[in-house]
Amino acid sequence: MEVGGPQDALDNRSDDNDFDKNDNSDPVVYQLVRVEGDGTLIPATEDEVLQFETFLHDEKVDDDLPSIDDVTHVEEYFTNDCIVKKPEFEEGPSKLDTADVQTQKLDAGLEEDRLCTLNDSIVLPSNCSAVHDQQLDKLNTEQGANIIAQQDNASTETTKSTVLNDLSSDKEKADACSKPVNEASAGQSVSGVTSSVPDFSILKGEVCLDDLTMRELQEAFRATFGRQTTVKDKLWLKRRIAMGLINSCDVPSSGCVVRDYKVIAMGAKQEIPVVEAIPKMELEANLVRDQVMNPGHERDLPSSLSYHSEEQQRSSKRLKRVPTDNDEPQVTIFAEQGTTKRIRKPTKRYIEELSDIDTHESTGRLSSPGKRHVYDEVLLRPRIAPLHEVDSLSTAYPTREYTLGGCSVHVPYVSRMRRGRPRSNFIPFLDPEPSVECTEAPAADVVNLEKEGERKNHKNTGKKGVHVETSGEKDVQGLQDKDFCNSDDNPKTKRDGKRKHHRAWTLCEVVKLVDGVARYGAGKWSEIRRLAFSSYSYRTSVDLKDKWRNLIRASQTQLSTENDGVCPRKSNPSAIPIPVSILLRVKKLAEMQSQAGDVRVPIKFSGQSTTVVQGKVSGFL
DNA sequence: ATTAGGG
DNA sequence: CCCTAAT
Repeated sequence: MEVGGPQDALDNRSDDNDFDKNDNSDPVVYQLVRVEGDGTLIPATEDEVLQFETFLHDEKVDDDLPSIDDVTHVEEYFTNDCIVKKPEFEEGPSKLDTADVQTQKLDAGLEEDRLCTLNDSIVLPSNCSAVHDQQLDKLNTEQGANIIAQQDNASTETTKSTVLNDLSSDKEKADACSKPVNEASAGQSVSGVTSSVPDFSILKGEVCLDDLTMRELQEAFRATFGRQTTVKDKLWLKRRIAMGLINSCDVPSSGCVVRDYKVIAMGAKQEIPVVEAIPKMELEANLVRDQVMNPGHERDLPSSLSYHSEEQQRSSKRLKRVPTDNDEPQVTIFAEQGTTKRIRKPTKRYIEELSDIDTHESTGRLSSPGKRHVYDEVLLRPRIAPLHEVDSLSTAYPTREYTLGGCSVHVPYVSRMRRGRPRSNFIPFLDPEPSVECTEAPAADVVNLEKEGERKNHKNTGKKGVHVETSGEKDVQGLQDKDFCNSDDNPKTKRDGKRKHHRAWTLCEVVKLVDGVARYGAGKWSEIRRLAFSSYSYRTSVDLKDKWRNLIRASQTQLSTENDGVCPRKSNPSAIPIPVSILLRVKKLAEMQSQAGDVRVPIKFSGQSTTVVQGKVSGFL
């Protein structure tokens, strides 16, 4: 529990994941609370508690550099049996490829011993594409099938998983010894491909705070904001520091550009022409909110410090535009290169939220995005501290009082605790459909023996009675169970306001998507959908687009995060980790596409002997 | 109808 | 995923 004054509390809230840890082992049971702007205390919701716990975990991991153990559990498996192979034209190594290789070499140098020791190697698709060795591919494919089978079992039977994993690892270790060699000799002198974690941040010429120790970070924090901090979350500290620096112009104003909250050294690598203009106010708004303005205090930490905030910040951004004295963009913008993003004027919804914000402002937090739409929409506003309301049944429920247009309402916390139902099984990891289906050309009609579970709406829907518990047969059906949805199944007639049943993306789908993008280009969603997703009636072009966007984010965050052993968000167990190899492809495609601005379209990565490592840290579907 | 973006 | 603006 943390009651370190409103300031800190607010900080923590807005950035979640950063509660201070109370290392005192007092047996007393503490309750996690949040301090609102007006000083009231509000018991944490389940979500928050979870986050807190998560934080504690992360912290542990954070204290030491990733141990060998982290790498030891790496598991390799193939995914290319889901990838369509076509003898299409190959692309010579692009700039990107070269760049990657270089970085990887760099990285390889650092991790060489580790990797060697483990015989752990990854073969990047792109490198293989240079020289398409069918033999090799076939071989890999076969192995892939094998491994996948094991993988499958592994995820199915939790009990045996350990054993199975070990087996597959061992098997791989053995293979890995020879395989890489082949690849290397066959491909073009790309020997450095053995790094599992290409350091893309270096690639972009960014310098990070990553090297600093916890102590140094805290010190830097103090120097920057003029106050002590007990936060031990490196990620958080780095973010703070970086932002502080950015805001106070403590960054070499000449050679740098602020992009997406990152400080990018202009000198290096200009392969990413797209620079998002970020209203400076946003940054300021953040800081103002944090009450940590102290412009004159920054010391010069390595001016090259930078920090990736990606996602986290996105949430709080663009919410308000505070008229500041110096409103002029201090950001270098280049909208040239035709890479200009389509700008759109604020949505109605957006506007509403804006006015909404004002209402919220006093609470000090701009609504934790994503979890209270309902509340926001109605202009509800958390107000009072916790209190216990005794209902007729003399049962005490913790409630929260909201003021709704004058009337105050007590809402039981429960309403907020509804988290996604714990997935009953993880099987959907692999695509249900036979690998045959995966081969692009939809094998005739793989009868959609799928039927929508439609077992969602537990509430607010008159859908009672028909609520046959499908879980039973589900378990039995095992693999088959995952994707059922009758193609005709249009669960909701849109107008019902019903939400489309959430379908987790399967690995196979992702692969198809990536492939599709590679082939037809990002943006050709309808095409990709027609040609590659004809069998998935429920994936709309918009879905594809969204997914792609997420993949890109993942590929950016993920890969960079992976280095500093800081697990971003505790992987929610129900999420499927995306193999790094795929993320790499995504990243490449993404860069490629933004770099060559639409001019280039079809690019094919063929013959990918996608040897993948499913490390502990990877993307999520 | 599609796409791009913001939520 | 949803929603809306832009094409």
